[in-house]
Amino acid sequence: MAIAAEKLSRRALSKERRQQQLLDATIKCISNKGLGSMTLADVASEAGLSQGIVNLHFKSKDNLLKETLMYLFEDYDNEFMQTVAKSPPQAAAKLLALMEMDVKPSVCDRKKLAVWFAFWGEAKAVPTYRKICAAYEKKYDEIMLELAESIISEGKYTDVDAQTVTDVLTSMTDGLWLACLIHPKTFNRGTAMKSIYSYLHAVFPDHYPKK
Amino acid sequence: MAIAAEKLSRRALSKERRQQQLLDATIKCISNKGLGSMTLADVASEAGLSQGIVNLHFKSKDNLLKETLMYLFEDYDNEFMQTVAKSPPQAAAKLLALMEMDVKPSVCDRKKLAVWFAFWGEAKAVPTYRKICAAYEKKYDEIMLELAESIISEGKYTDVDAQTVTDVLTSMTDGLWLACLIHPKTFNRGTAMKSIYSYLHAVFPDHYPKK
DNA sequence: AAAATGAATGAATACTCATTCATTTTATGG
DNA sequence: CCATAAAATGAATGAGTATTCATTCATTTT
Repeated sequence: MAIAAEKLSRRALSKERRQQQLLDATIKCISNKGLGSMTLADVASEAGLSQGIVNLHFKSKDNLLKETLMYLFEDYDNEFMQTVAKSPPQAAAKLLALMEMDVKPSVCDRKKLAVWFAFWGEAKAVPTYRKICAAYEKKYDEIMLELAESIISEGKYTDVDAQTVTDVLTSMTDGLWLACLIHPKTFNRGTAMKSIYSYLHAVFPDHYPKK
Repeated sequence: MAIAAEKLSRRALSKERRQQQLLDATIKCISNKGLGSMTLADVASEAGLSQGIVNLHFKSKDNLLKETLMYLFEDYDNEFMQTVAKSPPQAAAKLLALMEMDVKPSVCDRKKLAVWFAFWGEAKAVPTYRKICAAYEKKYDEIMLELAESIISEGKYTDVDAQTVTDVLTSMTDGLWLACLIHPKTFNRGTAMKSIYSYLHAVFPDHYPKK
């Protein structure tokens, strides 16, 4: 029984690795050629494997794409939850840490951003993508909302609405990512973070002092 | 629709009108099916015309897409320049008018947004798209920057940087458009405008009073 | 009204690409 | 070592699609 279980898990692991390799290849291909003109042959060749390999592991191209989106979200989710867990306990520090995470190289990376935007570009036409996005983003919204509420009650900020702050920060992140994607020459992490901080300072001056 | 009325006879439309009709059909098709799975047959059928019509007028699919992006920009450019021209002369009023323009239904419209994002999603892989975007956006950035500088010098706002304000506003707009596209159920124009205004109020309190 | 024009058609063509599957290779347990 | 199954291959298939072009025909010109 113990042997049988190990056998099964060893097989599953290798299978999992191969699938991960194919997902990474897919990300690279979408980034290089665009979601529209990426082919399964491209992915196979990027992974150094044969024609039929993608269908073998993912059944269909549609499914591969769905899995790729979920893979991206799992990656982002890890970053997000790690950041929440490992940052200092004060709400203001946690919120700032999350914003810093959004512009750090491993997250704000043109290769990945190209894929995010490729999916967002299809989202209106493909409800599956929209649903996956909605599920994850709801979670992040709730966490940020709680942090904003804590800061507001700690600082006795009147006339600041937690949901508005959350909306602004989320929008800014998405917008800065677009700038990174479209204007790589002029985009700059420092400037981006400066923009975000300028907002935090403007709404929560006691928690985010002038630097 | 005016076009439908004119379409009764075979050659009733001028070349320009016909091309415009095809561009509108393209926007509708991208919005419905996504850039990836939209076909020239879809466009022709959406326009109520025959197979070969798109190649006749636009030579190739690639060229049709490029022209579609430029058509979208021309449309946005008109809105933008009209807004600048017709709003009250004070910089603060003009900047607010531009922000209001970005969330108004004819601009912040899911059908059009789906197409914008579809192109942005391909932008890393298609330099042509990136160049078209960069050219127009530089212009808008310059105009907004000037407005922000005027407000800063009028209001003697120290420690506010005009470029940062411009970056924040641009990012917020893009991010709110994404929210409109992905979360149509929860997106709300009033809330979006509230987010934008909350930032303006925070950085330029004398020009944008608490409402 | 005859001739010329050029927009529009739609069938034919050429090509791309996802998917399938018979075959080969690799790994594992007995 | 062998037997077996899983994994991977890559040639073949066929559905789908951009593009071409000979032809039609409404409109304009002569």
